[in-house]
Amino acid sequence: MRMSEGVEWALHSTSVLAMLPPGWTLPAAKLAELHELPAPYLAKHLQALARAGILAAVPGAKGGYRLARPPGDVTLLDVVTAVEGNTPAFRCGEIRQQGPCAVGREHYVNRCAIHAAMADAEDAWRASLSAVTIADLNARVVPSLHPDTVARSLDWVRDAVNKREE
Amino acid sequence: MRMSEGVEWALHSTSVLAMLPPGWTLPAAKLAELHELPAPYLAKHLQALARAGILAAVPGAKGGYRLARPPGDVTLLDVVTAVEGNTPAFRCGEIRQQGPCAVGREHYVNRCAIHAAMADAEDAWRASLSAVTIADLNARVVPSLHPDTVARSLDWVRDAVNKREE
DNA sequence: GTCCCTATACTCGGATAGCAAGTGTCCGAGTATAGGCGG
DNA sequence: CCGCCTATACTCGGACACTTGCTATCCGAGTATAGGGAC
Repeated sequence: MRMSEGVEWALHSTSVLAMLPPGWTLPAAKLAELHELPAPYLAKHLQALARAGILAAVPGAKGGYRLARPPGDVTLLDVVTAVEGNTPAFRCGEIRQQGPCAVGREHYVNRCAIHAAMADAEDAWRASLSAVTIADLNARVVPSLHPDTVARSLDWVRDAVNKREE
Repeated sequence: MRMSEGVEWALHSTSVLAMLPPGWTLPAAKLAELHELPAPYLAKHLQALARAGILAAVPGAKGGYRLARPPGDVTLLDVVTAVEGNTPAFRCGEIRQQGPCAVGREHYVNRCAIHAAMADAEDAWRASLSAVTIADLNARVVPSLHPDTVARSLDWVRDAVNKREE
């Protein structure tokens, strides 16, 4: 079971965008440069986030991406689901209905117990991710960083960002 | 994020083996036949379960697989980990240490907040799977099945199993 | 009749091809900007 | 000097190759059994 690498990129990018003041946008290329990521591939994931209504894409010159909702209204689960899709990791093939001991399909009224247990586990996983918002995340991120990183980032963003009157 | 199909097969197979009386074994080919699964591929996963100490392989004629521990001592997490490996789904690439705003590696003493949140979610997932044993599972499975399936399975197993004096 | 030996058949175990999904990349459509021109 | 128009450059969006890991399979090593022979 392996999670797409794009999830990590999407979370970091969303976290950065959440720190921008309203009206500021950051192009995908700049976001990629900030973490030394392959720009076109990151763009693909940012598009997925925009489709999910997490980011808003501002087209044209001086455009870029910005958060579409307040950081407190975006959970980690929202971001993960936007990139990975909402299909569960464990997919029940109903193999209990196959083989020499199976009976007619209409007799399997109760849900498969294995399926149920695996679904419960994934629900716990989702609940844990839903409990943390991007705002919570940033509240933890900034104090944990070295002051030099914060200062450099402020300068860098001030240069890379595209401001626009709302 | 997609879980290996072998996890489902391993869980069903382990559940079936847990119902066998002590001293009875079931060959991999028979287990595959029971659920109409590709026998060689299922065998691969059963080997993984044996390597993890969940199943015990009895070699030679009239051999087969049996549970290595009491069903109450085998959790769903044990089975999933045996098949999928213990590497976490989310792997932190520490991309925060890359890019123009990064500082020396020695300054990143706090764990990455994103990494921590994702790890917490996976811990919740593991905790949910650890809370259910194969014994619990079977206690739920049997009453949920149609009586005909139970009867057929008893007959089928009685014919397919390899008994041996302990 | 009993014990031992041998050949057999069946079991698991690891090493080997095929395929799908994720990874990485590119070029085209659309838009706000900036400059130039006319009034 | 002000407003409008046009060309530009930059942005996002979807369609196209490539690589890694899962899927599926095979054949070889090892062992308990079952039968036959000798005592």
